[in-house]
Amino acid sequence: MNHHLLFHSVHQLSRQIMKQTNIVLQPYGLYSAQWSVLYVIKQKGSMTQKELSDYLSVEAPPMTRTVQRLVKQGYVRQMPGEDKRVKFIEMTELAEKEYPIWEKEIKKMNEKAIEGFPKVHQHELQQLLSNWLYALDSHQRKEEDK
Amino acid sequence: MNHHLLFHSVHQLSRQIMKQTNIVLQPYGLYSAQWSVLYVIKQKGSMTQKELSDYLSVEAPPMTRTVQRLVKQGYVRQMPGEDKRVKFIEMTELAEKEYPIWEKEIKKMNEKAIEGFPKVHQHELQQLLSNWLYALDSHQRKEEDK
DNA sequence: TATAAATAGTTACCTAGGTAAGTAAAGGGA
DNA sequence: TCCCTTTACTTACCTAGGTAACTATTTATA
Repeated sequence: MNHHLLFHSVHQLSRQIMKQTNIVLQPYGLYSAQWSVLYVIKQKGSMTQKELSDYLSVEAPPMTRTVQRLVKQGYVRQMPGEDKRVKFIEMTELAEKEYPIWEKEIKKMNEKAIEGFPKVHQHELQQLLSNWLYALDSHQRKEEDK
Repeated sequence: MNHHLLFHSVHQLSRQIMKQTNIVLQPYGLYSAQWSVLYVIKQKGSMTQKELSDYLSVEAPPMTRTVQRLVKQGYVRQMPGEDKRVKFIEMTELAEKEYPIWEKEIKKMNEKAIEGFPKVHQHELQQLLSNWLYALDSHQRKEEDK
């Protein structure tokens, strides 16, 4: 098994997708990292930054940056919680209004990006990736416990 | 099909792998992007920067940076070609000597990263990723021709 | 042959994400 | 209760990779 090739394929695919996402979002002044935050809080509702970075598996510092830019653009609000350390992130009315447009564009791009790659294979791929990520995660947890 | 989840899985996997690669290379003062260049010229021999960036699907500017850092570390030389625009990148004796050590560490990490993920699935995954990348590529070529 | 177009590489500047170190609030134990 | 540890977030700085615009060659064309 050529691991280099496998890892390279994953990496390249990741970059290609992010590139396409950025192209589609550019007219709206958004970038892929911001979109991923907007997408999550749209689905899950208000969350703390910790919950967001855990959910998206991103470290705290990049999350701070992404949120701060969304705040500056008026798409998100940071609401202090009862625990004064935490900040709940919630969508503004402006973002709520624009969201359907963004979503439509992203959906269109997603379908283009996966055109010519059969649905059955998409499911297989998702399954394999999930399994690998799970194995990786378990392994890393074990390492940390040492 | 939830494309968000699929794309997110690919992206996360890519980041995890790069992270592990960087951890392993840190003692040698190398980073993943530099390793990918060293790996390629070790396999393929001397190449121009253009050939390198095409092969690794990376734009020219990041390749310039990566190569320049390798030059500064003394692992690579830029040899002018007959065509005075191009620069052939070749490994130095120092890198040639250190390479087996780096390779051993990377191999060990690769095997750890894929532990608990069966060989059969690795091959399936590689196949699916290649197919998808190919479909994506064909599609993008078509768009450019418009 | 003179000039325009294409090509290889670089520079400047942007986002994405990582670590290390710092701040402020919350919790836990002597 | 006081102090120490943990936790949420921030700041500063690093690499990775992208685009736009530039320089210097080479190639193609009028």
